[in-house]
Amino acid sequence: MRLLVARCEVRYSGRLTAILPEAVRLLILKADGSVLIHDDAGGYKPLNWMTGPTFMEELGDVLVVRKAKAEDTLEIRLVEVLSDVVQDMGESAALQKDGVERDLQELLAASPSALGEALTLVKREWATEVGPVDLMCKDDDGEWVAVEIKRVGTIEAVEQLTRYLGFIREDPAKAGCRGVLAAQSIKPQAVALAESREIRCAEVDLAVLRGEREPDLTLFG
Amino acid sequence: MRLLVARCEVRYSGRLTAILPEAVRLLILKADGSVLIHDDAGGYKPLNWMTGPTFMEELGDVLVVRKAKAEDTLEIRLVEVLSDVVQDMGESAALQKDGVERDLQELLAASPSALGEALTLVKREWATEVGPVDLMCKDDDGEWVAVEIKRVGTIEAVEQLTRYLGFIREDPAKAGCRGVLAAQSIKPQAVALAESREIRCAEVDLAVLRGEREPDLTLFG
DNA sequence: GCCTAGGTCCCGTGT
DNA sequence: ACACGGGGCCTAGGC
Repeated sequence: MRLLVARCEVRYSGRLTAILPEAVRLLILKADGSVLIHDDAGGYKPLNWMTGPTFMEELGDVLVVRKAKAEDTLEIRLVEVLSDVVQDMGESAALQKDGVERDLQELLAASPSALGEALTLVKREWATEVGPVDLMCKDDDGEWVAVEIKRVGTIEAVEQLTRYLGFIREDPAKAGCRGVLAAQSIKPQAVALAESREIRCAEVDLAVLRGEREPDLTLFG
Repeated sequence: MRLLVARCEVRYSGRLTAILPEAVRLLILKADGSVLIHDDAGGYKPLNWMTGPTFMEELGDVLVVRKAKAEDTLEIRLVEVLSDVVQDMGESAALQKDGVERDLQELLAASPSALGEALTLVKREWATEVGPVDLMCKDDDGEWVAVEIKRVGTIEAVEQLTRYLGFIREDPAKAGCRGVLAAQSIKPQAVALAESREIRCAEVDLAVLRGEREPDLTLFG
């Protein structure tokens, strides 16, 4: 990894055109070819960047970075280099995440009745014309139930499930299909919209699903 | 800006749980309190991070970073510090962009007939109760046409235009208002949903709109 | 290779 | 303060 602190001006041209006026920035040149230009403020995002793999040319005081198979170009005009160091970082190791939507979906697929009613899983990722339903289940009466799973339940999730239900119910055999929105937390506005569309909301807890904790006494809805 | 290169292990706990095993990383501590942990590969995104403002404590060899009003916590255990420098970056300047959705809207407002039918602009940003329609036009027959403009046309854009049309058509004078989705590219699922709602799709090209290139022989739909 | 959906999305804007 | 929408979104997974 090469770290440059330099007074520079940057121009990006590709999906859009952008100019970054001259100032002191941090330039990060990674082993995989990615280039990031960071400011001392502005948080998480680089001001300009190019993801690897890239081709790099040094034409005098101008660094030109190009993508392999696109017209994207990053031009860095170096006016004054304040620091320029190369660091060998050795081998790395990947980030391990837990608690994303995928984990929730796996746990609910294994025990769909955690949604607060007796359900049997029929299929995960059931395809419709407008996208896949997370879980398709059947209830005690043999009626279909479509489950949409989110980490956070928003109005948008209700809209999504509504779209799915519209297409699913076109099949006469599934005309009575119900909808359930499952999430670790559900926004009040989403609950209101779901109720108006007769979609049931179920807040689920990762620790409970894993049997690490007892379920709350009160369930949603 | 403080730049640390160090062998370290990082744990994030908050919206999810994540562990980053011990290895050499670049730590960026910005003036606004943001903390970024970057790898020598993996491109644009930091492996772990916290956006400012934050509170930071140094407990022995452990750096604990917390958000002001959330339970988010970042724990950085420093095993070996290879480099630790502070850089004064002085004043900065903002990025200037060109070619985003707003630019497309300006060009289409100037020549709405680029949408593939004879149209006359009545108003940009026509207000409805649920938000502004990008362009309100009239066609040859004097019928109203509401145009939603995106850089990329998705299902979400179709939903948005559908909401607008619902409110617009409540006015008897505009009960026959048609909808057009205009974008530089439109997703197949969005086309399917648009067709089911009798919304026309029009793919437009920035270069053509600017008169830099001839229009294609074939138009959408 | 393209396309779709998720993200600790981030980040501005408006209410 | 919180919801909404755009982003050069980025990035992983499916086909």
